[in-house]
Amino acid sequence: MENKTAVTALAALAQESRLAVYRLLVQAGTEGLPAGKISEIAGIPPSSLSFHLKELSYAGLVTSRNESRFVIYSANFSAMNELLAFLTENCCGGQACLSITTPVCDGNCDD
Amino acid sequence: MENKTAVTALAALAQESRLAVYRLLVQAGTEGLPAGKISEIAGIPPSSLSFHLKELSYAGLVTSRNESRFVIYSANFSAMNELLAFLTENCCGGQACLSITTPVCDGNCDD
DNA sequence: TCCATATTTCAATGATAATGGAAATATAAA
DNA sequence: TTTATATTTCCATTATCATTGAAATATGGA
Repeated sequence: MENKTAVTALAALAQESRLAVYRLLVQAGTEGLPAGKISEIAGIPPSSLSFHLKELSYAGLVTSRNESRFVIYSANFSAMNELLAFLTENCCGGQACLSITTPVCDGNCDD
Repeated sequence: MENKTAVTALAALAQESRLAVYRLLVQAGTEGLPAGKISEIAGIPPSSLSFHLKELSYAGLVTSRNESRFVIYSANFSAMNELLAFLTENCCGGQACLSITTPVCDGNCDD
C-alpha cells in the first residue's frame, strides 16, 4: 500500500459521521445495510450521508450494490486489513513483534 | 475508546507528512528518534515538523522525552492498539471473526 | 557568562472539507 | 403512466487545516 492510499483511507475515517457509519458497516458484516437504514440509525440527513458514503467509497473502504430501489453498502474488509498492516509494518525494526500476518477479519463470518 | 478520541487519532494520521513520521517512529520502536533526525530523514523543515509532532502528541499517538538538548519522540504503541481494536470492534456482529484480542505490538521488542 | 545548537512559537497566506435544504434522478409498484 | 419512495447532485456558507520563514526559547558546552 502506498502512503497516499493510506492517507486517503485515514482521512475518510477521520470524521465523526463517517467513522460511525464505517463501524456500523464493519459490525453489519458482508450483508451490509441500505443507505436509508444507515441514515436512520446514525441520525444523518440523506444528503450528508450520501456525501460521506461517497468519501468512504472513493477511499475503497466500502462498496455498494443495488437491490431493487435500495443501495446496499458494506465494508471492504480487505482494504481495512491492508490499512492496518500498513500502519504496523516493520514495527520496531522488524524484530520479534507480534506483527499482523493474518487478517483481522476475513469478512466471511456469515458463511 | 470514544468516537471522538478515535477521530482525533485518525485525523492526526490522515496527512502525508504525519503518517510518514508516525510510521518512522513505529519502526524505530521504543527507543525513538530525536526531532532533528526525523526532520532530516523525512525531509520536513523543522517548523513544519514541530507542528506535525504536536498534532501527533495531542492525539496521543506519540510521546516525547528530553535527553540533553534533544527531544526524542517515540510511538505510543498502546494507543495504536486501542485504535485498531476500536476500528474492528464487534466485527461482523461479533461472530467468529478473527478479532484482535492480543495487541499487535507491545512496544517492547528491544528488551 | 557567552555561544552554538535544537526545537518551538508566531503570523500570514493559501487550500481543502463539512453541512443540509432543495431539486434532480432512478426505480418499482399501483 | 402516474405516483411514491430511495438516493444522489448541486450550491452557498462556514469552518478548519497546512505551510514555512523569522523570531523566540531552551539547553549544554567552552
